[in-house]
Amino acid sequence: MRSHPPVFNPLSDDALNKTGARRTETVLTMEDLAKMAGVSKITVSRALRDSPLVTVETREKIRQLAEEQGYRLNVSARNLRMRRSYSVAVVVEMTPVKGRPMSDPYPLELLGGITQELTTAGYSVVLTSKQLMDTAPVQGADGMILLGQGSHGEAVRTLQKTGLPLVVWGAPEPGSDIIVVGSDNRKGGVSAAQRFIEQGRSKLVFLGDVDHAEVQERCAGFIDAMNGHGTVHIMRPKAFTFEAGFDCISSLLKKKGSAFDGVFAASDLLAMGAIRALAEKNMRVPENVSVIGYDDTPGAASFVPPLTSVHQYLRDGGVLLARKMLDLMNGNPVASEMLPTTLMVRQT
Amino acid sequence: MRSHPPVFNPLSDDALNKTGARRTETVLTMEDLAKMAGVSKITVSRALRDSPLVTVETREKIRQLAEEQGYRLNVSARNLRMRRSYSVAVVVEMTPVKGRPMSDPYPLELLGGITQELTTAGYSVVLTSKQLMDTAPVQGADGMILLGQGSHGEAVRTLQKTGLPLVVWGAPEPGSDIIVVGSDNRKGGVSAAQRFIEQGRSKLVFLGDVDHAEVQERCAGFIDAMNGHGTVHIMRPKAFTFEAGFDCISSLLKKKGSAFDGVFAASDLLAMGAIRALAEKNMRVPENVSVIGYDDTPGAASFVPPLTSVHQYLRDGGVLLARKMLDLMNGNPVASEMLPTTLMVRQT
DNA sequence: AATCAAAATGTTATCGATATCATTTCGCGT
DNA sequence: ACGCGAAATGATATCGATAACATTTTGATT
Repeated sequence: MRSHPPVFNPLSDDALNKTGARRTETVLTMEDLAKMAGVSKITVSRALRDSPLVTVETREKIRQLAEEQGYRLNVSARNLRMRRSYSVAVVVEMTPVKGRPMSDPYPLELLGGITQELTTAGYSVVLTSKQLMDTAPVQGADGMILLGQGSHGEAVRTLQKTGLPLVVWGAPEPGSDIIVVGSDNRKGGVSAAQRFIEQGRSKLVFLGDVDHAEVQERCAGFIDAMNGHGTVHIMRPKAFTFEAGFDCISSLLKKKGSAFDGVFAASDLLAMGAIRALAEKNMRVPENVSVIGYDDTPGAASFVPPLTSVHQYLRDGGVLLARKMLDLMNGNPVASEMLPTTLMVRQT
Repeated sequence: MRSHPPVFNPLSDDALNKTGARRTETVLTMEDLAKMAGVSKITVSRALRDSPLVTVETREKIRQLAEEQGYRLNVSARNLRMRRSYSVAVVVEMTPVKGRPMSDPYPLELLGGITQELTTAGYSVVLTSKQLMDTAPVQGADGMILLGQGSHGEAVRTLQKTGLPLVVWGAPEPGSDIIVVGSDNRKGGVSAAQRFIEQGRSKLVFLGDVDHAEVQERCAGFIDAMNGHGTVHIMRPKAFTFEAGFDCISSLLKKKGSAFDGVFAASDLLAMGAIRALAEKNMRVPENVSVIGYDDTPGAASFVPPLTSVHQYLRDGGVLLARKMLDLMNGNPVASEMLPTTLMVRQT
């Protein structure tokens, strides 16, 4: 796909002005406030920015005036002067994708953390998708955050070339210099293994598509930690759904000689499907088989029986992504970072 | 909570300039392109906007030049001149809320539709939450879209006072002049009733918190359509979870003389919980009791058994929200609109 | 009271685009 | 070739804020 030449939407035209929505109410400017307060506009500017160059009294007076008058900063003017957009573009996949690697609400929680942190720091969060990245507002951003694309692949490569500060959510890639924030999937796998070891389980099944970097990590941590304590049989459903988990465990139960006493699934839905399959064969959870899920989605705790699952702190992840971005934009040194996970022990 | 006076983050200060991230590469302006092309900058401006005031050849020449040079429009400058921000703020609740009225992925799908439509129209989508609404970038938006707050309540009232174009996702309120886009919950209820009538079911249970306007509509449509064909017993769980559905139906089954042959739940999770409760009492679904859910969440189709559910076209809803917003901003007449729903008949 | 540095405030230029109005170029008929 | 209206292009002002530099005010010290 060749990149197309820049053509802007005909947002306006000096020949025939057809915009019907020009706001008629007079909008206050700093100039106006300045006249009212009997000072110059630069003093107003400084006062509203809480600059020490202005007396405390003057500052307070102008702040009050601004509030009374309902003054609102013209962000475009400031950004133009400051030569920055004070915005960060966040690339999210917002189309429902079958077999999405993580449970559905996860991007929203990340977004919540990102938005809170960036907005508080004076930046605006511009939402976009992979398909819309080459539009003007996105290209004008001061930085970019990628969610759900993985830390490699073309999307990242393309963006890296722009030279914009870039932070990615996902699993870190060994030789790469891209800043990545993610859950520590390896430790998540280890924590599941430890739980099984404590319970004396020794014939385990790992359920998940190890083609995904994050799942790969979970599996690796799990196997390493189980080493010497038991065997791990890997099953690779293509999707992350209830159905896939159900099918995998059902077929496994049909084969004779394939006894197991524990299942570690790469998503809660897989785990739920597995439990359902076990129930149909009259296997008891956790008496006969113990099951651990991943993500600790809202449904996990209220599942029957309540599902033991590896919890990720996604909102914190969002906050961390935002902090890294702020550091990058301020020229501070930044390194990739993985967040801890917690095994939420419930009844399975 | 009193509204606080406007104080802007100390983004800069003319006394001590501590920003470390000023981009050093020279950024091309229209002026630069103009010099290269041997024309004036206004011609460049017109050419890039595809104005008929410029010869087709000149337009093409400048477009190519701009592409070669990697020129990028300075959005702040344009917005300042045009006296508009060309951005729309979208208010979303991004914190996990127990008992959220709709299933989790729904805001993301809506966001996808909104983003696609607005970005294509040259607007940027600024993400925000209720708590962050009074920040500069949000207040500078040309319009606001509210998701998940309902069409009444203080949030809407506050926003309406600002005079900004406002569009809300939810259920319409009779006397209100707010533009609302939503699913036609009433018809969703009707479609569930029709299904039960076809199947000859006559003793129904409605499961859902009718305090929510949207659920109220579903229930009303359901009851009206059932009128003369059977009875409806309303149960009001406080949450929309699996657990709540499980508990409601369990307790109902314990009472004697409370036979029923159909359940219409206000969410898929409630429906799944209901099915689970029925299974525990050895009631067969759908032979003894037929169950219909709402939302048709990704998990519904892969549930065991596959869940019959009322599907909402959320992405389309997002697109529609965006279109209404564009119309409002262009001064075109706009009316509220409800989207159709479809009953996805599966095995329950 | 005079002096002078520090504090407070003001003046002017600037960011990069577009609207308005002015000017030049083009095409065509006579 | 000339003239004239239409088409194409250009010069200047402007949007609302902040930086850099200039000026005035303050107050402490002699």
